[in-house]
Amino acid sequence: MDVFLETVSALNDETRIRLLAFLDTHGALCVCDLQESFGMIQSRLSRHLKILKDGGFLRVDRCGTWAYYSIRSPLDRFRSEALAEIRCLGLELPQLIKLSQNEGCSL
Amino acid sequence: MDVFLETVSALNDETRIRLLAFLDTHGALCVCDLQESFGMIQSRLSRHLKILKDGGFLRVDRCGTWAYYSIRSPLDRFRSEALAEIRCLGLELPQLIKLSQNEGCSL
DNA sequence: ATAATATATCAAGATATATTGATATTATGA
DNA sequence: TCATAATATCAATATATCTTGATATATTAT
Repeated sequence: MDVFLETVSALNDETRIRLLAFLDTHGALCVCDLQESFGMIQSRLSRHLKILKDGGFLRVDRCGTWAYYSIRSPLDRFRSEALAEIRCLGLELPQLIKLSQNEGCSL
Repeated sequence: MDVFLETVSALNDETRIRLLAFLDTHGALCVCDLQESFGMIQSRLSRHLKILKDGGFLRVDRCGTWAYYSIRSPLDRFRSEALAEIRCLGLELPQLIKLSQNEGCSL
């Protein structure tokens, strides 16, 4: 029950749905790129990304000080069905603004 | 987005998950039976059932003063995958206590 | 070592959701 | 009609979640 509720409540926020859609489109991104693209302060994004990670939707790859978040793969049936629903929403998402250009980290 | 969020937030509550599992097991039940079985006051149940109905999970059949709630059929992919997850939780549910015995209404 | 950058976490206030008790509505039966 | 029963809705309070700004930690560059 607790795990299911953690998964569901991760989906229960518009910002997090947009983040999932954005990462689904653009692949792995660091917090600072998301911060720039979404125009949100860093603490807000960091919190939402943690909730999505704990909900089983995202993975994190650390590379120096950077934390790259991406859709976890494979997703189980429920989570991938949720992602499919999100794809069908046809959300208008912000332009990707990429500040980080780490040569050292290829993701 | 709004419809998806309404669906997700309907799932985002332990009481509603238990109600879905209970109705999934026992079929159509009226509010007073759920009230008796769950030991909850009527206004609380009525509110949760409305949220589940608005979220697309339940249908209501009225019969005199009784309102019979049941799992809507067919459910779309996301909602039926959610229900499948709920079935897999193996929740311990209360005993069904059936007060109503309407001969006039066969559901 | 110091400074700058990226990220995570915490505390406080703002917003949303849940619970309760009271009231309103509708249907049934005496 | 009047009383009773089933359900829905509302107002007030309690609880949970979100947002912000500040602070802490860790890495890289000078």
